[in-house]
Amino acid sequence: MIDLSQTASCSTKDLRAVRDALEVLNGKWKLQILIAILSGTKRFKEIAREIEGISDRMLSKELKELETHHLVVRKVYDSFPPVVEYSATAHTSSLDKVIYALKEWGYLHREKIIHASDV
Amino acid sequence: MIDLSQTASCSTKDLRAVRDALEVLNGKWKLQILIAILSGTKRFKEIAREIEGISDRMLSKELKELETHHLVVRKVYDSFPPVVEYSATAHTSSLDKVIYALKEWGYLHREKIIHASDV
DNA sequence: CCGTATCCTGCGAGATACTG
DNA sequence: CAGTATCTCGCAGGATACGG
Repeated sequence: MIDLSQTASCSTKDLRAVRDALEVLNGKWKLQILIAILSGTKRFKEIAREIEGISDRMLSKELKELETHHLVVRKVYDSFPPVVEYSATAHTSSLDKVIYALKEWGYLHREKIIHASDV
Repeated sequence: MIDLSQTASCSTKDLRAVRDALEVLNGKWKLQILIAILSGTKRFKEIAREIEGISDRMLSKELKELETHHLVVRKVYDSFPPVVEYSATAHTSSLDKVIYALKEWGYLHREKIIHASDV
């Protein structure tokens, strides 16, 4: 059974919550980075390779922002060559449902587009 | 019971789906507009009033984009003063889960921040 | 009421080159 | 490997004014 309380009906306060969420997850890359990290601790280059099109500069910048929001944990191993690992937090994990929903909707949307252009 | 298949684990194809979704919902206002409309058919000014800080220019622009993606339906009543109504589509409604998840996470995040600054 | 037309600004983001 | 440093540009998005 589906929990029918899962509606999008939003009070003003709810809207604020959504706004807050969007503010933290804004931009083209943040969610993609979080998805990569949620599947396990990863190194810088591993993340970069997983996300098509992202530049080192952007990845570095976004990771830093996410870190200040406590959405990723950065761990440096003092070795040569340098090793840095990024991992998720409990707080990140709670994004599961957002990502899942977004993924499902993405597929739906894709289908819709295909049908629409299916003249 | 919760469906445990709702994990964020994403294949490359899944990542594409998320990217597609983000592309359509990008920007500061789209989701907020959709939330407003999902709660019922609304007129231009009604939406504007509900979304704090949005300008007429932005609302107009975003609504147009959403319309081309078939996420809102625009209906014009030829009267004076003019009346224009915007409503959701079935496709928009399927965003329910995304919005709900985002809302829930927004609240969680807010709490987290409050605790963090609670020195 | 329901927008459009301009003008303007900052920042998101790519390209490239370089360091420890 | 894991980044930083510049430079550059487009465009998201704000302010203001006007039109049917």
